Amino acid sequence: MADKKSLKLTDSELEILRVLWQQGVSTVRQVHDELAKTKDVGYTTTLKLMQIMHEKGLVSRDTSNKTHVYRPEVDQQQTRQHMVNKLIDHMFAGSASRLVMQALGNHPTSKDEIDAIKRYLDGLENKK
Amino acid sequence: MADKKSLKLTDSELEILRVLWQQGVSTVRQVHDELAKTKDVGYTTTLKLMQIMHEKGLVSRDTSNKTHVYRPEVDQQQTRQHMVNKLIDHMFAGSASRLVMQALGNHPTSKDEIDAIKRYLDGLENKK
DNA sequence: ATTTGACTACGAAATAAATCGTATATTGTA
DNA sequence: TACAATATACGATTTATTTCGTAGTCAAAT
Repeated sequence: MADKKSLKLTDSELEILRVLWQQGVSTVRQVHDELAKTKDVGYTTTLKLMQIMHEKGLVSRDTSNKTHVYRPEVDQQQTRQHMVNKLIDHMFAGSASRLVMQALGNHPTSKDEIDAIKRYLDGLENKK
Repeated sequence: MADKKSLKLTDSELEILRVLWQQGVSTVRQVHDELAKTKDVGYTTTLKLMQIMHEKGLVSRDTSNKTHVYRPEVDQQQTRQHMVNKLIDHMFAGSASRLVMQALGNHPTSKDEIDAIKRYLDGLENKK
């Protein structure tokens, strides 16, 4: 895995990574078509961003064919953890449980989801 | 409460708001001294940022004295919710419970905290 | 062989954010 | 009163990010 140094992702970079995480290895065209569904942006803009991301090492690419194929070099799971931790530290005074209550209190959550969390909590407690 | 329109806060703006939320109404000096504890930045930079935030309506100020006093005009609770929702939608496919598990999985959480969350969940379920 | 379409490279402009220097005003104090 | 300390205002620069046009390449279809 690449370094986890600063790991500062801009919004655009995150958008592109999300597509790569979801669709797996993709061409610029594939990423762009996906982004274009919800955003009005030119193809070369997406291309340029992905090239810059490549320079930064956020993605790697296979250039053996005319159409290059990009692969994310940032781990989704790690990024999730990083962002969650940042939010906890910055906005919830370091308390994970406060974040949890905030998340569940105002975000529509089904009974099934809540039950899943309970089971998860039981599992956590047993491990301790 | 002020509009919740776009509500895009930059990192610097958030930093300043956190100080204002924590310390309550403050002068530029007070905010700056707090920021300077962890960050190397000039006084006029903080001043300028707070002036810009005032233009944007993120803070209000009392200019009746030479030293102006700033008040946050963005609600902390709403900002928390906004950021949590954004994270859920962007990084956890809209599933609050996945965020919750991620948050609890890698953050040291005591048995008491876990129990508190469980009780909280019970309360939630009864309301539905 | 030419045209057409899709692709990459890349410079450069447009935006946005953060930083700071300098001018100037006000207040308290020696 | 004059000096020193502390404020605000604000232009200007720097740095980061996003956006896109244009040029040139390659491959497939006509």
